[in-house]
Amino acid sequence: MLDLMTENAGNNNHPLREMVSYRLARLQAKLNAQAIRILKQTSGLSLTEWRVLVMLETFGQTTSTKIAKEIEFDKGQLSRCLRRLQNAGLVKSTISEEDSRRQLLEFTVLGRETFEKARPHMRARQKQLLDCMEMEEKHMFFRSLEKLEQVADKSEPPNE
Amino acid sequence: MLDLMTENAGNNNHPLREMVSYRLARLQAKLNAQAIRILKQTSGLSLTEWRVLVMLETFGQTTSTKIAKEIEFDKGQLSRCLRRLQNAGLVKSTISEEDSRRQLLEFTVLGRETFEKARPHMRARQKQLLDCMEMEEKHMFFRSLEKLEQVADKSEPPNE
DNA sequence: ACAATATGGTTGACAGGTCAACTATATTTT
DNA sequence: AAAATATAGTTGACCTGTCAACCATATTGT
Repeated sequence: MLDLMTENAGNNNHPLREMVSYRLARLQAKLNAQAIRILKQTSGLSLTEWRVLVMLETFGQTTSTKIAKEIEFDKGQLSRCLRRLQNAGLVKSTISEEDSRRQLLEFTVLGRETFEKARPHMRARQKQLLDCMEMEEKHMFFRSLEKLEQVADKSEPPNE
Repeated sequence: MLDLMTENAGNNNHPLREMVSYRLARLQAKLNAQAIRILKQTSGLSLTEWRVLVMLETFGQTTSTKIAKEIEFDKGQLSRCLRRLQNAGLVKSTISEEDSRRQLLEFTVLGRETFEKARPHMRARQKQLLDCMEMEEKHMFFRSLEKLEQVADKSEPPNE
């Protein structure tokens, strides 16, 4: 019950502990490490690659820019990631006939297989994470994330 | 109420959207960018440097290893960060008399001044973030973070 | 049709994080 | 006291994320 604030030593109640940004950073680092490990063991994919493939799975044939917008990824990073995926033979691209700047991306057979190898493990992990919370709690948690993200988006925008 | 899942376009309900890890990553990136901007404008500090100084402020004279443990920082990164802080004249270190491996760290006058320049702005930002939630909500949010962190710590530890 | 502008994507530079090897000093074991 | 082990901190390698410059193609305005 009280375990939030009752650790006695200087061990667990330093000021950063209550800072949103810091807490998120730490949690996120741990979750990432976990995901990276699972992906490595099951499919050899990196976390970025995985996320890109999830998008590919969702949208079917799509383009780099579309993905970048959707998941708010840096397009440079994405470009490199896609090249790796193509070199590994997991994704293939064909130049669009309507607009020759665009590259239409899709899974190769190998890509799909690799994706499916990782997927159940990633699902299980996701479930395990969320299972630590009640429905109600989960809902509130995501709502809080939503709110925080809005505040972050709004306040002091880079240039105006 | 329903705003979690009812966004209609393909714009806002892709599958990653519900994934804890991804959501945290994105939120965290935004919060970091915000903090980095504020620090740059007010004090020229980096986020890492800021966090180290917060620790210094909290513990008074302390050592690198203590800080590293406290905030779960990589000691290598910390070493470099401390060197930058020392080069900039914000922190000074003296070798411990009891154990000559240890370097006791503390603020210089300039360091303290720089820290105090950033502090009110960082406080204000923190307040602004938390003000988007009710007390109850805040409490639950941190509880959820706590829980998730526990799950992340426990499950599938790196080596055993 | 031509110039200006917008868009899709690539590339280079750089800060930050993570890991592992390494040096130097302390501590423990025998 | 010597050998083995642990701890404090430094350094190098590598990888990811972010930013800005850049090229090529499309689109728009005149």
